[in-house]
Amino acid sequence: MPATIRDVAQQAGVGLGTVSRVINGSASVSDATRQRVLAVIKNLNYVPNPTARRLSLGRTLTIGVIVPFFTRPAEVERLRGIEHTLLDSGYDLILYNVETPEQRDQYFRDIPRRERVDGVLIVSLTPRDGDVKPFKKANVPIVLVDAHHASLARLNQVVTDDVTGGCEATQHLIELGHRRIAFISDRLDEPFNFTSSRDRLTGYQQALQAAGIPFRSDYHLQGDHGRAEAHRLAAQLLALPDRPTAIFAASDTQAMGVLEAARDAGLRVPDDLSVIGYDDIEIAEYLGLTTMSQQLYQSGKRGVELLLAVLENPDAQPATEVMPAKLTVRTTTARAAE
Amino acid sequence: MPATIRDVAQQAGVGLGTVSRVINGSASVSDATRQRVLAVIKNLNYVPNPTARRLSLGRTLTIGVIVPFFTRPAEVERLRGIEHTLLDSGYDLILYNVETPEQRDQYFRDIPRRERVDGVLIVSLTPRDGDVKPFKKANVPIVLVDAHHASLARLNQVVTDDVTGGCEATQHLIELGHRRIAFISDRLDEPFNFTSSRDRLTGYQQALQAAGIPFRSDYHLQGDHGRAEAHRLAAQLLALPDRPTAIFAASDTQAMGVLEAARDAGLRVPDDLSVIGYDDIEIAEYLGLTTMSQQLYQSGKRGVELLLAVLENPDAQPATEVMPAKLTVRTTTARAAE
DNA sequence: CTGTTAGCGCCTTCAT
DNA sequence: ATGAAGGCGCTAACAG
Repeated sequence: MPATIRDVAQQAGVGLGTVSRVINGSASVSDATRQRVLAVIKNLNYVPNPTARRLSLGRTLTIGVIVPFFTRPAEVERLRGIEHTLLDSGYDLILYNVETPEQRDQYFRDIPRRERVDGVLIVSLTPRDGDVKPFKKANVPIVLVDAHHASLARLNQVVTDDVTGGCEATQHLIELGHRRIAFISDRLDEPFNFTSSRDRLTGYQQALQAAGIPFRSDYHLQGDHGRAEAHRLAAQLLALPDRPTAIFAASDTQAMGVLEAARDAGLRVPDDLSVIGYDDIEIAEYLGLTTMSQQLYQSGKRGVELLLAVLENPDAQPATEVMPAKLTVRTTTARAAE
Repeated sequence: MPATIRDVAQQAGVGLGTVSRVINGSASVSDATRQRVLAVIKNLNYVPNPTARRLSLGRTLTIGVIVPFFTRPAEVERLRGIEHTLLDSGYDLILYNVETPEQRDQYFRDIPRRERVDGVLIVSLTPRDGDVKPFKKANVPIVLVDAHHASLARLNQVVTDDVTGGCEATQHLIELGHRRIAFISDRLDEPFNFTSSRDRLTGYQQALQAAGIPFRSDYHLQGDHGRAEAHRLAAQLLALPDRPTAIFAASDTQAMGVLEAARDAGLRVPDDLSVIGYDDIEIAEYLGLTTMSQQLYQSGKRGVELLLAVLENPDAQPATEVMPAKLTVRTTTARAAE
């Protein structure tokens, strides 16, 4: 059996209140007794029981992270930022991995009423108004990472400007002389309401328009996220009579599918086809993939910092922090062939 | 404020004990009162406070996972198996990510004395005898996943037979007619005491010996884990006067570095050089990499199952479960050129 | 079958 | 400055 606060009190010849006080560095304890208590604590190898502390404090000292597909490289990197930042905060982290819309809904429904976490980080998932309310009501603060929530209920959020990012990616291709530029994305109506594909599409369209290039709907293909599906879609694009000379993929994973399709079609990249991705996941460098770098680690880190700040000071103003994306040119984009 | 068990008892006109009994499905409660209590529970949207339960039960209802570099693809996949399996077990999961030996030691030291978890899954890390003792003493069961512990303190473990795997990978190359087969691995003396590289080396040597091919120490290079380092090592091998015609990399990540080096050297894979990896991470398929498939997801799943079993029945016999590796031939290996 | 009571280990007034 | 006491919400043992 591990030592309890009572054991310490007894051995030190003080009341348990005093021990509690030295543990929490609080209030005033005479230096003499403090030393004595500290000595006994060390001697007994005493560590306060977290469960008891939590119950007494009425706080769980844990934060939850709701994240879809935590195995995807981009999410993993965000998680790493979260984990690192939380490390010496005294908070535990509990991970809620979402792989289906039902699961998301269940977490949104259950977590607030469970008294399991003091606050929640929602990653890459856009809650609807109805989702937010239970958290508000249970007084569980939320911070959004890589997601934005437009409603009245203002939320702390770390957003990435996907519109601008999509625009810059497209501009890069335009500046290289491309005019026939296609865009491959997730389904715009996928059940998770991911906004990144939509926003990047908007940026893509803005860039085209600014360059006076009309948007062609047959140049925008959507499908389930993933390499294989993107491969299929790209093959479709490349079979077009006037096939695009450049393809912008909404993620690096999908860009990989595009590269495969190009290979299948006997097209050289970047000579015959330019390809640009999005995210700058680790493998992108290996592939020499031109892409939009996101500050994934940093976004997780900032999210935690915001959440910890809210936990400290519950009625601070909600903040929205924008993480910029940066063009990283490698070897899959080049001037359009005459 | 959320409803407490007392509120339920009052509204249902019963004692606390009765409510507790229906919650835990335990003992005997008359069907009438059970229905009544259930109704009030639903009506009040009551959920038992987990912290209070934990304190009362003297169990944390959470399990910890100690894992090095949880961002590496193979570990992520193991984690996925763990997370899935734990989902409806009623246990929470808390993740301890290890990135330095000091951190590992700290976790090994602190976790047992913290009363934070009921059991621990140690992934890909081989604890020393001194590490195991504190867990034993604190009565916190351990299950090893992808690691083995040879000492007297017999542990539950899910091991992968890396010796056999390394042997089969090498045999594959030998059967393709290769004689000059090199092996690139992690440093054998890296601080985490990972055993996989060592075991795969043993398998490699066994296969060579069985085929009557002498082991050449200049054909075994070791370096930090990672693509870049493997790239460097492979370049070194390929610069040898009698360069190998096949390279076995101790992981897919490292195999990627080998592929890069081959490209740099103007060698075609598999015509001029065969390459085989290990793990079968997701990207391997994309690369067409021949590799040894590990049942990563499954290993995590089995680990959790073992741990839950121990938690149920603390004095069950420790079990060792072996996960086989399977050769997956793709397009980076071929018959040795004449 | 069910109400009551005594903890689980800690924090926090409230006196002193 | 410090000891004593009450309470956090729940479970389990004990009477009925």
